[in-house]
Amino acid sequence: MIQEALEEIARGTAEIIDSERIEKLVTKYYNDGTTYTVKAGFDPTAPDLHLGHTVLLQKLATFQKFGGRVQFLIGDFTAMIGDPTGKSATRKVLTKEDIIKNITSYTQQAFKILDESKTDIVYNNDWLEALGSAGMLQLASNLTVARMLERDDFSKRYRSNTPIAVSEFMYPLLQGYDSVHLKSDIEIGGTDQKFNLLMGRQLQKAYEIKKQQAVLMMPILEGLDGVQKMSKSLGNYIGVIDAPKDIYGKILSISDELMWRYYELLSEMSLSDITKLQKDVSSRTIHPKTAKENLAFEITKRFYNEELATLAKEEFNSVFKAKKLPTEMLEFEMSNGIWVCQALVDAKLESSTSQARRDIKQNAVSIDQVKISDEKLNLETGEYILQVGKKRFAKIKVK
RNA sequence: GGUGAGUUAUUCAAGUGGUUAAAGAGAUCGGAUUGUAAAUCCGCCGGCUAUGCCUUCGAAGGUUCAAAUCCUUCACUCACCA
Repeated sequence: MIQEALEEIARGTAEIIDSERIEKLVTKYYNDGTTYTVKAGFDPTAPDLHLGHTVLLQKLATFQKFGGRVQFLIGDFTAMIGDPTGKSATRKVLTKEDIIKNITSYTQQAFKILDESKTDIVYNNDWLEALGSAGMLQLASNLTVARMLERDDFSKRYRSNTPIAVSEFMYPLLQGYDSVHLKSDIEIGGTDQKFNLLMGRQLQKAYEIKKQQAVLMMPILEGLDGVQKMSKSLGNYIGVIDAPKDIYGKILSISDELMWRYYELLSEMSLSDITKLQKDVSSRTIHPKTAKENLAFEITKRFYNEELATLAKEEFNSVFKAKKLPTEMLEFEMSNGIWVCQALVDAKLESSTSQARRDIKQNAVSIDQVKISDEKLNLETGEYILQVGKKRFAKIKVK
């Protein structure tokens, strides 16, 4: 039983520091029901969760199954300072209202995965503000500049002559101090957080709170391109609140190689079943596409339900396999005699009329599923289905 | 504070007075092929009812028939010195 729990906990992790401690905590829970705390920090600047975040959330949920109490830490203090990495000085510092709004939407999404009753939401502003300048300086004395420059992304940026703001040096310290204040037993984060996570251990020791958190790191989930990490700004993400058909479709569009990665990090299928599936695919017993469809279905189902996932699957097959029209698309009204290119822009299918012209030339635009070639076409009264490429559709009514 | 180098389109990066909307590469997008996969090949890749016109090369001025390219000021970045 305990063994099983530990295996589940270790699944998919990139690195665990002090796994003996995790073992002890879990064992204690099974022996006398004592719970322990698992901390994870979240930045309130990005209210849209994507699958990259869920890797972490799923791991937290696993801990919750085995006696962990999650400290869902909102980094509102650091958010209010503003991100020093952004070169644009104009970057908006978040107001209290913004943060509250973001958090509400954030937690709503997070509780699709986490058990709300075993989660404590905490805000680091509560104790970091009280720390004051003196406390801050004392904190800063725990670390040398040389040590700080050891951090991978700092040294990389330093070498490549990218600016590093001094305040950025404070981030790991503040994050570490959070662990001191919360007396966390375990902290989890992405591998890119290693330095910060270890800082928590170091500071807990320095502040003598009589425990040192175990650290569990999850790999960074690659985005749809399979190379860079999943992030909103790179546009290679699958959002938790994406429509079912988008989640389904986006997963099917990943490469086969990446599919296994997603299976490992996102699926709830047991590791041995995944290995078996992998074998079946390579021996051609199972078509890779089937494997991918199952994954897409499972994940869509997790964020919605079986019914909607089934619909998404059917929709996908009808649109892309049978080349039928999607059941739902945005509708727009236009006035009589509108120029096609303008109509495409107004229907948000194209960014500019120039782009629309180019796409028409490239044979990418269809009206009612018939490719058009005349870029000067004007539309008479009636209803049309405009399509650009394979994925973009809109219905327009010309009056 | 001093000295030097730099800031080009979505990103990296050429271009040092005129055939420059600006080489090359990547990303995105589209076409072919497929399993809407990957790989590959090809095209497009500032805007405008458009064989032309307009706006872009950190910002603002200036020199010139002509400026991304020269000059001045400002902003930002980096390096070395202090």
